[in-house]
Amino acid sequence: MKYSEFFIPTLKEVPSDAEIISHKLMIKAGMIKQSSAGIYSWLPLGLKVLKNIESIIREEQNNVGANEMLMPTIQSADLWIKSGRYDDYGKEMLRINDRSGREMLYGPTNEELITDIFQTYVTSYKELPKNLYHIQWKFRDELRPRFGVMRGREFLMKDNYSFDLNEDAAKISYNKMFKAYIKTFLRMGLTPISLRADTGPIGGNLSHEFQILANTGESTLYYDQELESLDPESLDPDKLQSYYAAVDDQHDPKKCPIAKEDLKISKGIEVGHIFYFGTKYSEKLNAYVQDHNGKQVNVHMGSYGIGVSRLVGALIEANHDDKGIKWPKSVAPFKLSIVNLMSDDLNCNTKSLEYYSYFMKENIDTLYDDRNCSIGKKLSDNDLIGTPIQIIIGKRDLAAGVIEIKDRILDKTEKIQIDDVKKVALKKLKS
RNA sequence: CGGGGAGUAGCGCAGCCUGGUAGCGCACCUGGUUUGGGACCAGGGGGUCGAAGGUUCGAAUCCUUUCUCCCCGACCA
Repeated sequence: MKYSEFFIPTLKEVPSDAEIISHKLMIKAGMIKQSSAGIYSWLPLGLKVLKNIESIIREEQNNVGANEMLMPTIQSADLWIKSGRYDDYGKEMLRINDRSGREMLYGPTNEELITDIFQTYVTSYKELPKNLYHIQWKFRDELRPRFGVMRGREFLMKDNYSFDLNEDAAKISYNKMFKAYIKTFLRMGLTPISLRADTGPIGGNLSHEFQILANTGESTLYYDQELESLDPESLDPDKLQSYYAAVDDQHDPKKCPIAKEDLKISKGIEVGHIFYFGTKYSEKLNAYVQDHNGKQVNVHMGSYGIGVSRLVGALIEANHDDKGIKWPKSVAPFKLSIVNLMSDDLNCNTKSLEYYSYFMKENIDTLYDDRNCSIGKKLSDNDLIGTPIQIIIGKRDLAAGVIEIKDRILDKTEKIQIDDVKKVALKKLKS
């Protein structure tokens, strides 16, 4: 993509609305525009990141046999009345009447709908286990939306629902998902910490929340330091779940089972939550199958959420400096910037275009900064929008036979002999 | 929902106390000069001051009502 053809309205000054760093940077980098409290438009650059995050999540979900589908944002109140949640959900649920006065709602979650879909089609234990998910916008009319997309009223969420014959089978499904979650966050360059979460009144139920480490996070985490260096190839959910990890109000230094030197304290942001809740919804919404003996049994369900739009903010909280965003390569909107410092110089143009077409052919999502503006603006814009690898082409360097390559994440630049530029850049991009 | 704060040009702000018909920086447009870290000079365009009502000869400014947004708290992906 040529910068001159792309819509990235970067700002020098940020609207006074924004308070936390990720929100400021998202506005500054032209990723989002607020529409009303807790509701945002996603501009092209922001959308690219959102899509990159989505596709990592999608790949890891599909890898463990989850089925992607898409349910509507607007739901009829009927199923919610059946499940009893139409009253329970309170003011957080956005209620709407259609033209004939029927009660509708903008879905805050999808247990009711999915259970209804399941019970329509599945009648035998032979079809289990099943795991269905979708990535869809939700709406929760929060008491107080804040922190930009980290706590919006409208937000994009990946939610799955697992269906199993009994509790043991459901726990296998649960652990599969657990593992997929850890892998997903690791691929985004994040450090996930899983914590056993409170599940409320129904005993025997299981729930974990997933936080990622970020200095500016909302919660304070106490955890075994081994959780910081997980090997995705040898992930064992049971072992992982046995490590110590707690948020500050659950952490009691006297009862902490691990040695002080192994205990780490850090700030975290919650980006995912998984639950096993047994037959809670399958009973109310008549989701049952026939077992081996021909007996009707309610299916055991779990639900699994990842805050996709929240992750965009969380990733920035975890990866930035005073110049802007430092995207991990896996989610970066552009992997490579070619910064042409002198857009009316023939040599600079020729070289820039050569690299641009080369890296596009190599399937590298490349931003070619061909704008006719000052050097300072180009360099600072590319730093702000956080392209991890930048090739900086200037008249002076070209005359000296070199080109500069910047690693935005390490914040290091080096001068490379012109003949080596493609090779070096490719190597950095793949590392 | 309780407590605090803010709405004046696209963005950041001043003006309000003490009423006299709106200003600065950035951005934008034109011309020129520049070019290795958000350029410089000259010229220029853009605002019914969140909305409604009231007081007054006259309201951004005073009074009333209302809407919106932000921050702190309780709740959450």
